[in-house]
Amino acid sequence: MPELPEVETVARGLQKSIAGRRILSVVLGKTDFIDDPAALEQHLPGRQIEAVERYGKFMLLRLSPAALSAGEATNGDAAPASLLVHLGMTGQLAPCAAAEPNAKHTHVWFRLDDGRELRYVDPRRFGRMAYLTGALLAAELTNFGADPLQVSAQEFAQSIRSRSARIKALLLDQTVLRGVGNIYADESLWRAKIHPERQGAQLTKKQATTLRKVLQDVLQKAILARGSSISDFLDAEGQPGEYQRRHRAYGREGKRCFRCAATIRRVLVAGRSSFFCPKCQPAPRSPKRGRAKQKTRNA
DNA sequence: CTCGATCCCTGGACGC
DNA sequence: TGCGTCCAGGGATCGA
Repeated sequence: MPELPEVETVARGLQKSIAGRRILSVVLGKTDFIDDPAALEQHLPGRQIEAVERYGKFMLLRLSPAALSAGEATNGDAAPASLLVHLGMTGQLAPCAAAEPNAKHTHVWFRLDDGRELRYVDPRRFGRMAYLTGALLAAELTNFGADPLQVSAQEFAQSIRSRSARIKALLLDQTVLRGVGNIYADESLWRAKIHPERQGAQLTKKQATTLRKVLQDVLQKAILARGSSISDFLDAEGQPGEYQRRHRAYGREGKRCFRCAATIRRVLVAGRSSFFCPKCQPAPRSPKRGRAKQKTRNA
């Protein structure tokens, strides 16, 4: 499940392996995750991939301007353009030799000028792909919050402590911060000892400071480990990440907390599984909709 | 503003 | 072995 560290890993890998290559042609399979499939076929051939960048959980393949033949009317191809790619849950984007057999669920083939193919594989097709220029591209990228690795302490605290939504929902909200997903939200909340259902406005300044710090630390360490591979994440070299070995909360329901040995629990917050330690991360006094259900648990 | 519900989609885990 | 069921979840959208 690609979140910021996984997307950063893929983007860095692609920057190394395909930046500077020219796209010769595009072959499409299933296209229901592509904004305008015909636009890819029309505008990508002949374009050079100048750079691969990450924006939140998106990747931007920056494209060279299209060459205009003499007397040809400009149709927008001369404007700065990018291929926007979101990997969704199961997307993979990686170059390979053209002779390589196709993996199942390969939906897009970009033939490159060095004989390789950049292929997009996505079993569940929760990803997204779009060719965007100028104003449309800019419009797509507004409404996102700050990058969690860049956000200042003041901006982070302000955007969290001004909100009544639960902190887990806020961390997942891409208009608050761009790039955090379920894994790194839970991991950072565990490290900051903050319950996922605590309201943003209930966080003290110190807690906000701590949360930003551990979030950045977790993300940076995860990038160094080339991301987390839970089920199927592979980077641009087809290699899994290693950070799942360092998870302390995510996916650990029923196991012991690494800090206090209490049993890690799971609740749904904002429709997502949220793993936390009930002892290290004390529940808020009056969770938004949580009755203090004192269920007697059979030990 | 914030929430839950619903949908998209397939593979994998699990129970019988 | 095979089948049915449930679950995973990022994001869009709708209604409350």
